Amino acid sequence: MPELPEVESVARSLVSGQGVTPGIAGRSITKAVVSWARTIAEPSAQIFRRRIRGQQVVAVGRRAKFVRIDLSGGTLLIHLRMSGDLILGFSNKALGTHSRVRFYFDDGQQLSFNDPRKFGRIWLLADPEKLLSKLGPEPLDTSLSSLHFYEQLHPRRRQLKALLLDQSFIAGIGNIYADEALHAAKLHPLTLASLISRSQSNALLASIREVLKEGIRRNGASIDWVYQGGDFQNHFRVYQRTGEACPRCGTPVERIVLGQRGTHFCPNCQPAP
DNA sequence: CACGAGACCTGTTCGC
DNA sequence: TGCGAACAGGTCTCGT
Repeated sequence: MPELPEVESVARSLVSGQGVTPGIAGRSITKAVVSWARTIAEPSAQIFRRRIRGQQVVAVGRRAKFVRIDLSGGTLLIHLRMSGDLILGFSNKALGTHSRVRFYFDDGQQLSFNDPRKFGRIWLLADPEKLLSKLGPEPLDTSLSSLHFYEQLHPRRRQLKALLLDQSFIAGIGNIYADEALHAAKLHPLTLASLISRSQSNALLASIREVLKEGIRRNGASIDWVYQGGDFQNHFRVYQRTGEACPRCGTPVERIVLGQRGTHFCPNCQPAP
């Protein structure tokens, strides 16, 4: 389930709580249980379990598609990849059927990292910049100007969709929001970045921000059985709407494969380059 | 630098 | 009903 809006929604729910749970701000971790060792990327699962004990949650946030949990003695970075989710509850047993790592807190709450496909990863780092410094700018950060965006975009000789998915170019966009943003900006996914005009570049950045904000407002998209939080899936214009009418012009939405990812666009609104 | 393919994984849905 | 293929929100690595 995880692109920027979904990760943002999950991070917020860790602070505000889920249902009857109050959230983990200020709480201390009493224990971690690791049931799929490869989920712990760094350090080893054994050292992870030892180091995490007794640490207090100082802050919870998001950077790119990482949930960031600052602890009294280090930083947890959690990447949900394709099918990860973070669930809060009060059970002593694992929450859900695909719990890979779970944390218990001093008030009895459990935070479970559930991940059917096992692609998700968790790091416990003294310096999170080790990972985060490789990432491009946050699209919703107002200090990212349209001029700067254009200056980064223009020299690149890549297809727009591939660039939007490149986390070192711009952070947090995934397959859904890339397709939706390109449609909103009336740009074909195969267009070379170097051929984009300044006004098209401006439109692209504005569209990226629009679709991400709409996603956050709707608490993300719930596409399959994994994540049930949001309802942006009911408002897709092109993503997974192959053959259905483009909401802007009525032309059937087309699907191509680009970099092994399904790519959806309106052949009329987004003319081929 | 850019691209494509394969790996990592499990579960659901679709076509025959 | 059964069964294999296709597909799924991501990212890393390797070969060209």
